[in-house]
Amino acid sequence: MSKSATKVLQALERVGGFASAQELHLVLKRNQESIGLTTVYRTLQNLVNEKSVDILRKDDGEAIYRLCGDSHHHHLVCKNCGKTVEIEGGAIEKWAQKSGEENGFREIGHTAEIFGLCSEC
Amino acid sequence: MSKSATKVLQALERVGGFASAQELHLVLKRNQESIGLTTVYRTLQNLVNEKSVDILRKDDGEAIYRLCGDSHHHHLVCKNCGKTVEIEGGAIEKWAQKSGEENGFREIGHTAEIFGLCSEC
DNA sequence: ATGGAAATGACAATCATTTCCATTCTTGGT
DNA sequence: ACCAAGAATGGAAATGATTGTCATTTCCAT
Repeated sequence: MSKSATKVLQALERVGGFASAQELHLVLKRNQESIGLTTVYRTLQNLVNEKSVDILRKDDGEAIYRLCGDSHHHHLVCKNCGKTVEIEGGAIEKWAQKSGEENGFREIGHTAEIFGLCSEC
Repeated sequence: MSKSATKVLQALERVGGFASAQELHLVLKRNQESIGLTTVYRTLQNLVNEKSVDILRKDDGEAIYRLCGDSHHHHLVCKNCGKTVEIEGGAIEKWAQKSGEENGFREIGHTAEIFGLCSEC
């Protein structure tokens, strides 16, 4: 499980944020790395189990992954043109952590996204 | 779109919590209601759009739905058993509004969800 | 070198969700 | 009541992500 894991982790570093299994597979292919899609899925699953990688789901249900410890940020997206701004979410982190703890939850994570119309739209 | 909507809403009331489209379809079939799976999906989409129904995702990516009160709130969901707690999000509302405005956005909305492991899991 | 366990990858299978399209209801105007 | 236009419906096929299968390859300790 070692060679593939290395490749997948490198791909995750290269993209620098969230990426789906399919995207990672493409990235690896583009970089002349020979690796099967099946192996990408299996490797990601292993990495998630050993907590080296976070998994979450897009609205359409597709799974996206990122390295644990990556700096965590959120997105501000224009509903009309798709323009995206990265936002630091200090307030949200605290809110999520606190709300979770108050209800007896552990290993608390969260997703959040802001949308609206940007100045040009 | 009205007859189907009624049936789907009744099914949602009957199950009393979260249910997937497929489960709702089964429930309706068991109760002699004639309705197609396609229509269940379409109707759920409509109900989600008009904010009568909440949608979220299980760990495996399957969509689950439930009736939603009209007050704006967020969810704290157990990754393992699906237990859900409704959370008031005062901090988040302000954060979203502020972040959007600082970047020149208008008509600002947001999504947010907290997940973790509940006390029994 | 060798045997066995773990890893790999091409391909097929699965499963929720969507798309297509033909058929059936509604509805407004006459 | 009648009829055409459009909306709603549902079954079948398509889609797309993910998982299972299984033959082959790589690793590693002996």
